[in-house]
Amino acid sequence: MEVKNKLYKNQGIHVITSIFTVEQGITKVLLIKRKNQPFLGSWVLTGGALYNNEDLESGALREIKEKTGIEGLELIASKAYGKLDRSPVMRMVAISYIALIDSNRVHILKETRNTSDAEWFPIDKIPPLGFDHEEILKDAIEELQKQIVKSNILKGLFPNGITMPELQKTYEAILNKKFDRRNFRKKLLSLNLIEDTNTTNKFEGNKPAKVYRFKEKVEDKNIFL
Amino acid sequence: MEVKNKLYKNQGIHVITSIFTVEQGITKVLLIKRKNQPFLGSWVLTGGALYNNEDLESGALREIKEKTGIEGLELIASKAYGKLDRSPVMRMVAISYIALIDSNRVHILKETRNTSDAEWFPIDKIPPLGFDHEEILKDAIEELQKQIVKSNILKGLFPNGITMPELQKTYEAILNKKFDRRNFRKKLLSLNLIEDTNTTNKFEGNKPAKVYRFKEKVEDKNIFL
DNA sequence: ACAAAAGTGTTTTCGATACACCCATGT
DNA sequence: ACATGGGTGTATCGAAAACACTTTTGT
Repeated sequence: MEVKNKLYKNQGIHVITSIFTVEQGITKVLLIKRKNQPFLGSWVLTGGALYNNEDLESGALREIKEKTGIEGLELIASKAYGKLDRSPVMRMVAISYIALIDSNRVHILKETRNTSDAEWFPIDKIPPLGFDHEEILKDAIEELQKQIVKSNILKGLFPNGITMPELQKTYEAILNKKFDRRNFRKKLLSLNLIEDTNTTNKFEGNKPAKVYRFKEKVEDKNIFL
Repeated sequence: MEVKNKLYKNQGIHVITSIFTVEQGITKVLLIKRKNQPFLGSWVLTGGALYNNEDLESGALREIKEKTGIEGLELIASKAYGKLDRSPVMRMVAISYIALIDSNRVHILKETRNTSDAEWFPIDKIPPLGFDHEEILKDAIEELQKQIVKSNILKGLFPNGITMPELQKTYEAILNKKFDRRNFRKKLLSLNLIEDTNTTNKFEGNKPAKVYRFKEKVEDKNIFL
């Protein structure tokens, strides 16, 4: 079935992912540099146009793989963006996702068919971004802060387990806030996001720390009233 | 600029709104009956295809006006839906919204160019819906339950103010839960969603009730840690 | 034995819950 | 005066916040 009505013609969908990492207490996001018009030479979030033969998440994952080399991310839905002028090429509506990964465990492609560079930027030192990606990233950071206290999204950062002190540093980096060690432990265990693995991990010349891991499935409890 | 690549061709965007009301303690959603293919004769949520000359919310509002006659709703974004087969006509991605209105204050068009009926259905007595609207409605109900405790979304239901007892009935209907009168008042005042108007309202032969109103702007506080 | 970092328990405080009485109105 | 429904205050409980000492390891 062909659509002739001009009112509907030439619409498209962007699938855009804000890929975050945390390195030494700094929250960073992966940006790529565009090699083509529009916004040639601009930094942007990872993403692109959805194909007709893939659903939203598949499209987002394909774009991530094509433009950064990263595979197998778990995505969390964020928002939709539909301003008329958000793309100068044609009418594009964007669907935004967020993801987390340990930057040390992946090799990022510096150049691809459509990108000329890729780099992790601290979220308080973001360069000007193309399209409406600054707005999308701002919302994504807020969503990330909400998600880490109610989902296992951080699992992507710590596939091999995590100790409480490391976990606390990560939360402090993302929420930009300091916590009491003892209360943090109690709170996090009460959230039911992690479980004990009965193993320990030793760093330097210190007491070994218990290793926890994020659960595969987390039920989201309704807090109110 | 014309897009020739088949991978992107003939995509479109649905903007779909779950319009809720609460009548005598029953939460209801407005459904319309389709007059055209596909899903001719099926009940569906209010919505349709986005035009190229309107942004997402404008499109959702236009569809609402065209198919129900309702104007001036305030929309809250919900989710995006992108399964490949969600529309049998062409590749459509849906953006979903929720809204609330007092069903007694609007006249619903029973028939329009594209609809042959319109009716308020209690949310526990929903007929089979066309497209993927059952899934969208299910998510919308969950989103509604989250929103009424953190936004002024209920303002749409009570443009002229609201008393505590009425408000409590409304919350009980939407959350499907009973509350203690005194605690409910305290809790709701602590949420900072409503403010006193220093007027009272009398119903039948009873003590007049204070009238509150929903604030225009509500700041969303980050609960955690 | 000492330094460095991890683990644990108790007290205090504040918000949530449970609960009972008084007040304003119309008949 | 009474019936109906609305308004308010207090005691109790549980979760969150504040806070200090002990344990393990390497040197």
